[in-house]
Amino acid sequence: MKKETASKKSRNKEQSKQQLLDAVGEILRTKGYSELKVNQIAATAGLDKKLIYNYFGSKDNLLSEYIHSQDFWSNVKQDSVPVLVPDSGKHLSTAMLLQQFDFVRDNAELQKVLLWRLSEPQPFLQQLTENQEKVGEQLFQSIFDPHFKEKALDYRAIMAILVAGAYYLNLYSSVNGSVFCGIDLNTDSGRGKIQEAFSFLVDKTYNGL
Amino acid sequence: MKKETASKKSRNKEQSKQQLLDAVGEILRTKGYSELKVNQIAATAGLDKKLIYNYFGSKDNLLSEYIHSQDFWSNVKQDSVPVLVPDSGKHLSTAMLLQQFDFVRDNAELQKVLLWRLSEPQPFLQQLTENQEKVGEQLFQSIFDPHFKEKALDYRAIMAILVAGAYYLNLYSSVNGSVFCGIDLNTDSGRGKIQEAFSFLVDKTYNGL
DNA sequence: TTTTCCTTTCACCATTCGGTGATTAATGTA
DNA sequence: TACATTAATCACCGAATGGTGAAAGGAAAA
Repeated sequence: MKKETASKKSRNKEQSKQQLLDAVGEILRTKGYSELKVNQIAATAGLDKKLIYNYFGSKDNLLSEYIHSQDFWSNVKQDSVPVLVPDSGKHLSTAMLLQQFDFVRDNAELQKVLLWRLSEPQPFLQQLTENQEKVGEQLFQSIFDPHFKEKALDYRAIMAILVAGAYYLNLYSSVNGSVFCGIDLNTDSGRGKIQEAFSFLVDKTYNGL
Repeated sequence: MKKETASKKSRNKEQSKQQLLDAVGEILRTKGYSELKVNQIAATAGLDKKLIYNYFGSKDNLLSEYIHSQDFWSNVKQDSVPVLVPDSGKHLSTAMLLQQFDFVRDNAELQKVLLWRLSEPQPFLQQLTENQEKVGEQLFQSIFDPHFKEKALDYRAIMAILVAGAYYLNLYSSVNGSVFCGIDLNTDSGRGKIQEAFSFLVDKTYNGL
């Protein structure tokens, strides 16, 4: 009974900070940003709320630190930098859209962050947005802009619509009745139709733009 | 001083009910659904919050009654029932998308409702959704399904993406930094590019599906 | 053992939340 | 004028909100 059973009282500042950060993630994932309240966070972490102020200064600082500690668009960055892009990015565009479409569906936390970002203009969320834009800008400039040349902006506009559509459909289907334009987004066949539509639209864009 | 200066104490049940309903609309429009609190509503209406319970029974009933009193998709219903559709709805599809795109931008209240619908599964919002689906279903069955035949579901999937994209882009630009995929959604040229993209995608859909 | 330092907890604050019983006050009627 | 009806207000409740000062408690150094 000396140093084991450390689960009772840890008395470890760094660990407690991490517990608070983890609590933010858990609440965000399971309840959404509106439930990110000091009492809730402290209770979820199993610690006193005073520690939030001791270690982070304020609730906002804690939330900010949490957001910065996460990498929400990891799926885009990783395998989206193929050295060779033989078809000028057509296959890559489709793959990225479809991957994003499924990634958002499977990532409850990302869904809540997307919703949060639409709901209140938090400064640290804006930073997140700017970061995402920066990653995207790199992709456009290195791969797509060179191919579409003077039509580069038109391609960007199309991708904006498609990405936005992928986001919205996932947010919609996880709260509402899941049927949108007569397509049931919670069934495999429904999502399959959406995926085919993405493929079709990218295909026509590369052919006709 | 008999019946004039009725602004002080109206003592009119129906008028007070309407004031409370109007207050819901004003708060929703200016602050969003998260600020729809009993005290706020009563203060905005200039009345006592007890009246909410006297006249509507509960806050939820008041909100429900307000939602049902509004016609959020009036723009879709009205001029979207042309008796003759010469080009099988191609022009109509584009026009509806572009009109919806601008309508959402100019309608702060609709934006807040869309956001609300993505945020919490309120029963009266679900009814709203079902109603919207019903209106859309009519359009699809009477105009688009007959033209696309066995490809009807594919057309629906495409329209789902495009409508969802229009929604999301507007929600995004009214809170965030307004730049999405490098397109500034708060400038005329940026929105113009998006509109061209909608036109292009519908065009290619009618040609290639 | 005693002292010191630091993590953690407890008790408390003012404010706001949704909700209600009792009361006031204005109106029409007898 | 007196009364009954009812619209509207007031005062209050328990719970939850964000936030803080003081004290407790454990560990390691003195």
